[in-house]
Amino acid sequence: MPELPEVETTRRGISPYLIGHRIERLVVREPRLRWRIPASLPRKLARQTVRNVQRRAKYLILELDDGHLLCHLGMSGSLRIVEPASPPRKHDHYDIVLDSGKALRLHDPRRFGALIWTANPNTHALIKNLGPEPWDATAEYLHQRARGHKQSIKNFITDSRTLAGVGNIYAVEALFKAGIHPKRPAGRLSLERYQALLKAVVKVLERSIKMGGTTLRDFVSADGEPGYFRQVLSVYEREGEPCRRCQTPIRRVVLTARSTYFCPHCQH
DNA sequence: ACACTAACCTGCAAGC
DNA sequence: TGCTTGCAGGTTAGTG
Repeated sequence: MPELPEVETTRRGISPYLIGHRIERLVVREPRLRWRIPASLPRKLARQTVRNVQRRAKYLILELDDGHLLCHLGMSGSLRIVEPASPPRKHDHYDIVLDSGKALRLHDPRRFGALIWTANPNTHALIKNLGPEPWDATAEYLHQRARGHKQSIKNFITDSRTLAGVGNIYAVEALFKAGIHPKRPAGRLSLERYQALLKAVVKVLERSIKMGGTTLRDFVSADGEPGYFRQVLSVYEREGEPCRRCQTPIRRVVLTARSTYFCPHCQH
């Protein structure tokens, strides 16, 4: 599921229900996620107040009185605010029950999500090697870092060590917007083209956040609503359909086992 | 250091 | 109807 805009949409949706509220208890129904939720976690979280809810790449970071909680949604996860008494569905992994009488509930059929407590997220293995958020990156940084890299520009910008939070949909959409062929070697793009690309990445992400993210199959925000960015996708999942700019049929290729869409006329 | 792959899971749609 | 296959938003551990 979720790329940066979907995680940000979730963050904005859940924040008001969490910040300043105390965790009454953590209820774990199905501990198996990417990493098993430790049996000690409910005890750790009980009676802690959530001080802030931040996002880094695709991780939600709940700042607690003592330490931080890293929440990842994996491929199929969604976090919703529910009544704790509402009957859980299949694949509802945990509830964080709050003093307000509401609960934060993770639904994640594919179990690629994660819930991890850490004293310091900045030094945590999952966080410390992440590249800059797209808003904080510069074209000079990308251009410099790409020097000598033969890998495709698409793989380069979806590498979280290069840029945080750019997944398959938005990489492909941004490359279309910037007129760059996804297979072009990253080291063979000018600084000017990196400027256009970074601008496109930021614009695509911002526009998607405004629309509540992209719902392909099952993403919903904290209040259960889907995102509407899918309706304005330029190339993603549009193989064979006419390019919105030049009418040429959109093509699909597979790069490192990921579907990659582009317009053969508009992108070079 | 880099670049690619296989793997972790379930669900759903398409094809036979 | 039912079986099989392929594919899906992410990330990592392992290989060469």
